[in-house]
This record gives sequence, C-alpha cells and structure tokens, in this order.
Amino acid sequence: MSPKPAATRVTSSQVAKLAGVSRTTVSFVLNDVPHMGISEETRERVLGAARQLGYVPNAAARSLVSGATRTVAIVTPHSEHLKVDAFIPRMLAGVNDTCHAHGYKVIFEPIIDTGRTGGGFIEMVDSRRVDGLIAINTPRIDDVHLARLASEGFPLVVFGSQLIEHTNIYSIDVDMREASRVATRHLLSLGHRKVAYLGFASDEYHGVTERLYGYRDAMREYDLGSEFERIGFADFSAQSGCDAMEAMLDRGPSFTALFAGNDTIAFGAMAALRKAGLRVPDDIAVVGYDDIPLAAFAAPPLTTMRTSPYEQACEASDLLVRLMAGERPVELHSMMAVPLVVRQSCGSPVASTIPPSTAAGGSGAKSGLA
Amino acid sequence: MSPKPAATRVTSSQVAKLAGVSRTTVSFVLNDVPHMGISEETRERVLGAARQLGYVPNAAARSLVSGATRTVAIVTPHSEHLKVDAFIPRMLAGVNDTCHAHGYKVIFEPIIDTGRTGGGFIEMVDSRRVDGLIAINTPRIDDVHLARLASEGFPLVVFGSQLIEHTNIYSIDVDMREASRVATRHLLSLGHRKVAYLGFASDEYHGVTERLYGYRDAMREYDLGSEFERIGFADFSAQSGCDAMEAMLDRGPSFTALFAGNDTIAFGAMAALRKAGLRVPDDIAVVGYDDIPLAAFAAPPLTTMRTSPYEQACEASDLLVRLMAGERPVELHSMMAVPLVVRQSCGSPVASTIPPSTAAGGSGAKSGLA
DNA sequence: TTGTATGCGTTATCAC
DNA sequence: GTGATAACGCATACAA
Repeated sequence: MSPKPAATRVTSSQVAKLAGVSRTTVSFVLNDVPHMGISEETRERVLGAARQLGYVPNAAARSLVSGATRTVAIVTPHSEHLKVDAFIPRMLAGVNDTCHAHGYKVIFEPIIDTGRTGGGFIEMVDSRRVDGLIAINTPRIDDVHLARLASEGFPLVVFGSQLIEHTNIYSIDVDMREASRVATRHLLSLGHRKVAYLGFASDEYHGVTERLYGYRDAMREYDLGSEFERIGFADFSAQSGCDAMEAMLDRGPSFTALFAGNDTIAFGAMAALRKAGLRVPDDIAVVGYDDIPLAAFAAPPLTTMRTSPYEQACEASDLLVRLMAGERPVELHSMMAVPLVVRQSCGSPVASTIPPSTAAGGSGAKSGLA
Repeated sequence: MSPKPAATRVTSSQVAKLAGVSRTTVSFVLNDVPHMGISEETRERVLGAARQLGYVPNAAARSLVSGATRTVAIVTPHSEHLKVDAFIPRMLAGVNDTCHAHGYKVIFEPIIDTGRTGGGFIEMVDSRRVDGLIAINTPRIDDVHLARLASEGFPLVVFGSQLIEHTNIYSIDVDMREASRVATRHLLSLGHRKVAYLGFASDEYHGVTERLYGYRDAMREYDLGSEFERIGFADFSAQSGCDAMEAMLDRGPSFTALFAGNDTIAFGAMAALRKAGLRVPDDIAVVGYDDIPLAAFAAPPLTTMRTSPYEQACEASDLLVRLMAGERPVELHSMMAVPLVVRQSCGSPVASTIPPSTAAGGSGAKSGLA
C-alpha cells in the first residue's frame, strides 16, 4: 500500500549495538536525562555511534509514547485568502517564526475548503496530530467546536472571532468596530458627509459586520445615516473591490469618500474610480484597512488602519506556546487597538474641521458626483 | 514534561469492548478491509460504537506501523517572503489545495530562518515526519541535500532551482531567462534603448541571476550593453524596490524604461519614480514580473510576465502525490513558458517598432532623464 | 467469521 | 552505572 521510502532508517537499537550498550543507555544519552550517571566515555561512544549512523529518532514512535507531536496547526478559512490578500500570509509568517523558535512545526490548515459543515479541524486534534491550535478568522459555524476544544483544556488561541463572551477561550482580537469608527471619523473630520462603505466579504465573517457597525457608529455620531446605496460588498480580492465599486458607481451614487473594508479591495476600488475618471483624493477620498505592505506604495499612498498581523500572530503564538507548556494565564482575552496611518489618499481637509453632531448637515461636504 | 491534553482519548480497544468484538474486527471494519467477510450486523455495531465514542485513530500509532504520515512539507526560503511578497502565498495555496484533495496535511517550512547552514529540512525526512517534500526556490546551498534525497528515492519535487542537470530530481521550472528576454524585448521593441534592470534579491537565488542574464541577452540582441549604473538590486519588498530606485536616480542615471525583477519591487520603484516627479509610462516605461493580484490594479496597470504560482504549485503537488503513490514518471523535468501580459505601464510605442540588431543605436529611444 | 499474537521505535520503570 | 521489560495504539499474519 504505502511504499516505504528508501531513505535511511536507523533505529536506536543499531546505535546501541554499534556503541556496545543497551537501547536504554542510548535513550538516556541522547535525551540528556540527568542524574543517570552515564560515564563520559560511554556518552561519547553513544554520541559518536549516533552521528556515524546518522541516527534521527522516529517522530511517530516518539510521539506515540510521549503524547506530544511538537506540531501546531494554524486554522484559517479558504486558502483563497492566500491568493488574493496579504493578511493571512503575514499572520502565517508570525505563527511560523514564533512556533519554530520554540521547536514546533506548523501545519497550515484552511478549513472551508474541506467542504465540511464546520469543525473540520477537530480531527487533527482527536487524532493527536497537533499539540495546539491557532484559529484565525474562522467563520461563526466553527465557534461551537472552538468552545468545545477550549473547555476540554486543549491549547487553543482564537484570533479575530470576537468570542469574548466565552470564559474559557483564549483569544486575541483587534477592536475592529472602534477601528472602523476611527477610519470613518477621519473622513468625516475632513469635512466629508457622503461616505461610502465597502465590505470585504460576506457577513459570514465576524470582521465584516464589526466594521459595518463601526462605520454606522461614526456616521451616527455626525447625525448621518448610512444609506443603502452607499454600501457595497466585495469578496476579498482587488478584482471584487473593483467590481463592487463599478456597481456602486452604476447605481448613480453620490459620495465624496470611501471607507474600504480592507486595502486589497481599496486597490480595486481606486482602479474603478480611476477608470471612471474620478481622482483620488481630489474627487473621492479613500481610507483602507490593514496597511498591507503595498498600501504605502499605492498611487496615491493609501491612508489606512494599521492592523499588524505579523505582530499579532507572534503574540497569539507566544500565548499558545505557554498553553502547551501547561501554563494557564489568567488573562483570557486581549483586545488590541490599531492606529490610523495617514498618507495621501484623503488629501487635505475639505472645509475647516467640524466637530461631530454640531455640524449643520452636509454643509461642509464636497459637491461630489451627483 | 509534556502535559497530556485533556481531550478525549478513545482507543480502538474501547470501541471493541462497546461493540462486543475484538480490536482486530474493529480495525477491519474501520479500514474497510475487503474479503474479510464481516457480517453486516457486526459492521453496523462497530461503526455505531465508534461514532458513539467519537473514536478517531491515533495518527502516531497509525503512522508508526504503516510507515506513512499523510503529511507533506513545503520547503521555502525565509518566512519573510510571506510578509512582503505574493509569490510564496499563492504557491502555498496551490500546494495546500492539491495535497488536501489527496488527504495530505501540509507543513509550511521556511528553512533559512532556522539558521542552519543548509539542509534544515533533512531532519523532517529522517525522522519520518513527512511522506514527501516540495522545495520552492531554495538557495543553492541546499542543492546537495536535495540531490541526496532524490537519489535515495524519497518523494521530492523541486521548483525554481534549475537543477535540470540532475538526472534523478523531479523538477518544475519556468524558463526565467527566456521570460526576462521577452520582458526586456518588449521594452526594446517599443523603442526604448536605455533600459534599466532591478533585481529582486541577492544572487544567492537562482532566479535573480537567471533574470539578469535574460535581460542582458535581450540587450545584446539589440547591440546594447548593460551598463552598471542602470542595474540595481532590491530585496523582495516594495520598500526595497523604492529604495533601490531612489539610489539609481541619485546616481544620475539615464534610462527611459525599467524591467523590475518582480511586481512587488516594481510597485516600490514606481512610487519612487512618482516621488521624483517622473510619470509612468510617459517618462519611464515599466515591466514587472509575476503578475501578482494587485498588478492589474496598479496606477497605471502594470505590464508584467505572468508566472502562475498557484497553477504551478498544483502541478508540482500532483507530481508529488504520484511519487508518493510509488509512481515514477519518466519525465523528470518540466520547463514552463510564461506569457507577457500587456497593460498600460509601458504606454504606446516610442517610435515605430525597430527590429533587433538592425536599429541604429539609440536613435529611436526617448530622450529620458539625462 | 472472529480472536490471538506480534511488531513498529521510543521512552520510562524497574531491578541488578 | 547499566540493562531487561513494559507500555504507547494500531495493523495484520495466522490460528481457531
């Protein structure tokens, strides 16, 4: 069935035989077991034999007896995200770097692709293939499985799923709603009143609704509504952002500013704007979200909210490593704030800055499209 | 040492006991062993017991006896690439999708980060943690280890390392030299004579030198030299592309066109150009390489060479799966051609198209900077 | 048709 | 100080 690879397969018995000792001694020496009183001479002989034979312990055998695999998995939604967006890749880099530094391998596991109805990552846990799990932006359907794992004490760190209410899940989130308020307020404070919003995905994701809420919050602070025709939804990619923006323009919209749910769709939206003969920021001001590496090099450089996925992934992984080591920090949840990075996609203030809720309607707004 | 996770740990013995049969029977039923004549009734009882207990076979035990792990690793250089560029992420998506479709988990393993002097991935093989390996753009120092694995018959597919001369290594490459010729020729055919080249990394990578050679080939076809001051080197990121371009501009260069080693640094270079008051394509024409998802949404949309990392990764993974199944296709190497995607970053022809080697020097070239 | 016995390569508990 | 021996959980040749 499974063809045995031809790679050398050296066992500890062979090392023992060559060194003239028992397998136990080999194990003691190789694992540096203290207080076993191994003579320096035997030690050297064993080490030499192991080196000479190129001995590497069999991982399966080792984990069968130890119960640990020195492997973790990073669970994400579609692998599609890897193709079109820069968020998950940076997250993966952080998880990888941190986990590797602690001697863990990392399995990359997108779950929706499996076609399961949720909990597609459970089998990895139950079959004991991994010692811990980091779940990134998993859809709501998996919340219940995440909760089960956590309640069983399995090392798990959840990122971006807003499971704050759960008292046994370790989680890290950014305050997306507040971040969206900040982003939208930035446009409002510049004098814009007709601000459009472009969601980056369907509302199956926690992040999408959170950002929409934040946008609405800020609009309300300025006594502004969020009209349907100024709200659009894309689907992760720049292409979808471009399509969504074209649709909004076709709907005969009137807006002078755009808050895009992420930078990638902001790129797409800006391209659509350009194609329609609209200039950024002169005609339309744009704020993105994420601060992907290319945001600073867009034309014009994109003003955006700086989520720091690499750093956040490092933090999540550090926590996971501690959980796998048996620690149980008292702090369950951490909520991070993200800064606004002002570049040039919003231009200069349209009118003198108008404080929220005291401005007289859209008086300070630009004339815009309509 | 290693704290046993509290997750349920059901063994086949427990299933056997609940079903009132032996462990062997459980194994036969669960693995669908044919010609064993298991009665339909027992079968149902076993399946029911397994489901009731939530039984999942222990992966370590299974792989210890079977010799297989149902896991592959994708070996890449720095994890840094995940942070700043879009090539490796798309590659990973392809490997992931294909391998998952065949029931394999995938370990993401950047090797240079380990600080080893090469062969950092060998231990995964020797410890039998993986059944196969895909090596992407590994540096030259690892060639020897790759060759060793291949000669031992270990399932291995190498991508982008140009190891064509090896008669036992399965490899997939794109003809980067030819691609670079095509890219450079495109600029030359548009009438440009002063064409600059920006490498995307140090020449530790096969791809960097290949692309430089291709650029020189094309220049030579037009009887043009490749002056040192028109050659720059970046380091993967858009930021480095921006820095490198600024340095080239500082050196008081004279060029009317740029061939950038990848799209990411092209973004950076274009930003530097813009900052210097130069317009693309009016003052400088730009061709990139890779066709990353954002290339089409750059301002102006970037003309580039379309490498298709996702598709290439799928092909490499398909091959790996076949190797792991024991197949040994006769075709060892495959070399792919990549198409030029013309968008708007090169504008229109500068003069009427001039055939190679017959043009009178730089007569058709634009005046440019100097 | 089902159960018994053995081995996979380690680690760990004991006597010696 | 060192060396047998028993798990770990599963698969399978073989016996019943």
